[in-house]
Amino acid sequence: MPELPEVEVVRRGLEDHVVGRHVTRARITGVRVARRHDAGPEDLAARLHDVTVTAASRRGKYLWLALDGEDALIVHLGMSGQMLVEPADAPLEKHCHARFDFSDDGPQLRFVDQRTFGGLALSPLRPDGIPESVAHIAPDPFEPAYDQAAVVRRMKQRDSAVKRALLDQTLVSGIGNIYADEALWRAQVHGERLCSSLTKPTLARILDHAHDVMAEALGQGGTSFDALYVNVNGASGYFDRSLHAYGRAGTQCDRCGTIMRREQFMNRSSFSCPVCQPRPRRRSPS
DNA sequence: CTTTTCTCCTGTATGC
DNA sequence: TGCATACAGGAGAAAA
Repeated sequence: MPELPEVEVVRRGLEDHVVGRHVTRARITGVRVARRHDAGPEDLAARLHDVTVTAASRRGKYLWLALDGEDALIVHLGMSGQMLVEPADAPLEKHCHARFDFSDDGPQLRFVDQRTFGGLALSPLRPDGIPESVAHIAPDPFEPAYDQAAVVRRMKQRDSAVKRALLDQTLVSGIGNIYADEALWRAQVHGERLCSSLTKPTLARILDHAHDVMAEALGQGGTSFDALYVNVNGASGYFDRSLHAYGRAGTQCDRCGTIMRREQFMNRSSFSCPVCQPRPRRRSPS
């Protein structure tokens, strides 16, 4: 499930294999892949004809290819999206929804997505280099624009659960269910604790851990549990061998040995240690 | 306005 | 064996 480190691995692959090349033809074949492109799939394909890719950029889980005009091709991988660079005669994947051909007759770029939560869209690039359709997303912890003190201040005034805040991409971007659980385990905080009940240093520590765990995952090529996530060459990451919380229900906590638990939160699974991360006391009825 | 819930999708695993 | 069900979850629309 691509979160920031996995998307960054894909961005680097695109930087190496696609930037500088000239698109001669784009085929949009999936019925849902262009649903966030307001003008529709035909318009998207037409406007991707005869353009040069000048950069591959990212904010949080959003990825985009800057084109030589004033637009960027926004790529979101959703749950299962892949950007694959492959020979044009490679067998077509079952869930391939878009294909790009280049003037150098080199390998094709393909967008493959089994669960179709991902998608492609064109959006104007703003002067600050961020596409309009990504402007509502907050900077991620690896950007110069990231202001952790400001994020801590905004979190401190929220009465919602801290895990919910970590997953809110308009507060800080790039963190998904896996790295949220890892950061909370490292910080020894239960995800249902209210932001407002935590001290600013604790909130800062959680964000520091989120940064660190994503940096470590990136160093290992990202996290993957199955064949759904691969980089542009088709290789998977290995960080899942280093997870302490996510998916660890029923196994011993790496810190204290207690059996890890799984709980439902926000209609998703959350993994934590009952001893290191005690549940908050129930909110007093008001 | 802010915050929370619902919904989109398909392959894999599990249970009867 | 076959069918039904649960599960995975990012993000935006809809609801509260």
